[in-house]
Amino acid sequence: MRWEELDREYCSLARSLSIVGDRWTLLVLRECFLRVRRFEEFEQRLGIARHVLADRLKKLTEAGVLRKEPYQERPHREEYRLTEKGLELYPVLLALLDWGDKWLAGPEGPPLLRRHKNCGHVAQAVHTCSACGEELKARDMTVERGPGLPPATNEAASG
Amino acid sequence: MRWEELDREYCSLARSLSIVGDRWTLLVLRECFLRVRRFEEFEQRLGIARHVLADRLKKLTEAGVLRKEPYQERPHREEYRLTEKGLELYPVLLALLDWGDKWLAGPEGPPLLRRHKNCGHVAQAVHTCSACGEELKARDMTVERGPGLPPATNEAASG
DNA sequence: GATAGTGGGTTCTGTTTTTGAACCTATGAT
DNA sequence: ATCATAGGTTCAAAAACAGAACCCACTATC
Repeated sequence: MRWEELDREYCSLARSLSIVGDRWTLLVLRECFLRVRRFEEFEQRLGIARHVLADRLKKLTEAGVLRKEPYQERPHREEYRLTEKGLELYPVLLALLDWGDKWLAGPEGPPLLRRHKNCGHVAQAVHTCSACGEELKARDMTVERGPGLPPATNEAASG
Repeated sequence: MRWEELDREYCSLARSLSIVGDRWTLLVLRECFLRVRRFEEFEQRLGIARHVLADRLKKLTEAGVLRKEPYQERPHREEYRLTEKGLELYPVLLALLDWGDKWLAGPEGPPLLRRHKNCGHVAQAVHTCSACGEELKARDMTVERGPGLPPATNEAASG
C-alpha cells in the first residue's frame, strides 16, 4: 500500500493519519495550539526545512485544519490559524502528551505541566465513555460494521 | 532538526512522536489492538513492505511498546504482543478514530463503530480533567515549567 | 533613488527512507 | 527430493527530507 491510498481506506484511523500521520504535522499543530501563526515563527521554533513547512501548511489548509487569515495589507500578509476542525485535534495531542509524560520522562518528572485554568489544577486527560461515563479501556471495546462501510467490504480496521 | 534528535527534546509530544510518529507505526498498533500478533498477518492486512514492517516491530519492541513472546518451539516462533506501555496508547488511537469519524466520514456515517461492552452502547471518548471532571478544551489549558525541564532551557513546547 | 530589511515563500543538490520484488534460513509435511 | 511456512534480509528505483541559496513584493533608511 502506498501512503496516498490511505485516505480511501474504510478506517477512520487511516483517514486521520493520512492528514496528521507524517513526520512533522503534529509538531506543526503543537505550535498552532501554542498560538504560533506565522511562517517564520514556525520555522524558527521547529527547525524544519522551509520547503517542508510550506508543504505541511498547505496540506493542513487544504484539509480544513488550518485557515489563512490576512492580518495586514500593503504588503499583503496572512497567518495560519486553527479552524474548529483543527481545534478538535486537541485530544490527540493531549493523549500523546500524557503518554509521553508517563512513559518517557526521566525520574525527575515531565518537562512541562498543563494546568486547567477552570479548576486551577495540574491535569491529565481521563478518557471516558460518552454513554456511561466509565473509563474506556481497549479490551472493553468491540468493533462492528458502521453505516459508512459498503456491504461487500471486509471489516479491516479500527481499534 | 533531524528525526533522530526528536527524543532529546524537552517535550513529551516530541518524545512520543519519536516512537509512534512515523508513517506506519500507528497502523501497526491498530492491528495489535485488533489482536494481530504475527509477522505474516501484519503484512497481509497492512500491505506494508516486509522490510519496513520488520523495522517497525523491532523499534516498538526496543521501545517497550511490544514484547516478543514464544508460542512454539521446533521451529522456534515468536509473536508480538502489547505491553502495558503499549496498551496505554489506546487513548491516542481513540482520539484519532473519533476525529476521523466526525470530520472525515462521508454523509452515510463512519465505516466502523466501537461499542463499549460494559454498558452496551456505541461510544466516543470524552476527554475530561483528572482533577475537576470537566471536559478539557485547548483554550482552557496553560503550560508551565515542570520538574523535568533543566533550569536554563527555554519553554519550547507542549499543547 | 539606491540600498537594505522583512515575510513568505520556491528552487537546487545531495542524503535518507520507502516501495516492491527477489532471495535466504530453519523446520516440517508429502 | 520437493514443497510449504514463518520470519526475516538484500537489492534497485522512487519519493521525501535537509540545508542552503535564491526570489518577490513591499517598506524603511541614507
